[in-house]
Amino acid sequence: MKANIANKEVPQGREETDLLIPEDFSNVIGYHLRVAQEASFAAFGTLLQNTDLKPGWYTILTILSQHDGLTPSELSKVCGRDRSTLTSTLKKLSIRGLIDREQIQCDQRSYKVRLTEEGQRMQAKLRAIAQEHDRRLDEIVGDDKDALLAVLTKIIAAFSKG
Amino acid sequence: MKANIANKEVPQGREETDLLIPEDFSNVIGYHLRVAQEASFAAFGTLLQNTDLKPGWYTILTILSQHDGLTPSELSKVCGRDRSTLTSTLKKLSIRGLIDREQIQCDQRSYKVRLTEEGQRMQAKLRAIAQEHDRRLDEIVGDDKDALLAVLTKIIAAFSKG
DNA sequence: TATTGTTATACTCTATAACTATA
DNA sequence: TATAGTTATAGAGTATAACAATA
Repeated sequence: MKANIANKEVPQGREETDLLIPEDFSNVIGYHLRVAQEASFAAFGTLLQNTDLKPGWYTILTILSQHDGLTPSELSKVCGRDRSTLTSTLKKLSIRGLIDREQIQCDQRSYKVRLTEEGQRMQAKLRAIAQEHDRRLDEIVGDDKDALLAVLTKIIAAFSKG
Repeated sequence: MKANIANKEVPQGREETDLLIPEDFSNVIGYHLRVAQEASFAAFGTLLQNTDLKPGWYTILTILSQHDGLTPSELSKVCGRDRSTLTSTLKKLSIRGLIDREQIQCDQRSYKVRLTEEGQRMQAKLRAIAQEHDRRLDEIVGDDKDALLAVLTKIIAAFSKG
């Protein structure tokens, strides 16, 4: 079992096995995409092991660092997730002192979400870790990076339309 | 809500929103990888909507179609998952008549898993659907397919070693 | 009536640990 | 003791539906 200093949670991911791509999937883009993504995500989680930060926080903190004062609904749209999926994460972030919730005057139903100073520090820390991770990916991918991003963007665009 | 003829389960995935890659992630391979994979997987799930088949079954049925008589433990290694994660799926596949479990003579603890004829038919059906999906991916990716597969394979190899 | 945030609930996929039967 | 399969439990991540407050 992997140790974790900060709390009992441990990044879950693909076990390191030998295998990789069963021959029958050797030509299948979707399968490679899935396995590569899992491997990459698990590696990112490993880099976070000695922190009390969660991989899922990174997206939210980063979006907030660039779009100050979004409401939860707006944030959920940017994330591409349902509103309801953010509630518990926002609560945790608030408890950890990483975000503030500021009541909106003109609409009592909603509020603006902002990074606290601590939140900004944590975002920077996560960004540094993510950059370390992406430096590794860049190294692996090498000169093909631009081409890879272009292809992945095409895939995203094609499927997000229908 | 999406309708589903066969049962109450419905593929869950990314909602179709406008957004896609927040600018702050525009240069981040890992983020693209994740979003592209989710989009692709959700689309595959959509193709299965009118069947009673599950996306997760495809890998198992396909591996079995090429490696007849694996034990659950062997199968889990090929899948790269823990043994325990296969139990319930194998039970469902057995109930649906897609696999047989044949007792091993020399080791009473274990058994060999084999596709039934129905299982072979279903595997073929899933394969056809997967091919339809991958044809779409091929179309999107175009000439870059070989390069994409090569890069993804490099990523997988790099992270699976350590 | 419609929207916002929240809650309740559920489902997928995965993991670890403990149990059982056997080796 | 060690291993194979199973069960129990847990957690992340996501979704839908319904609710209360407000618009």
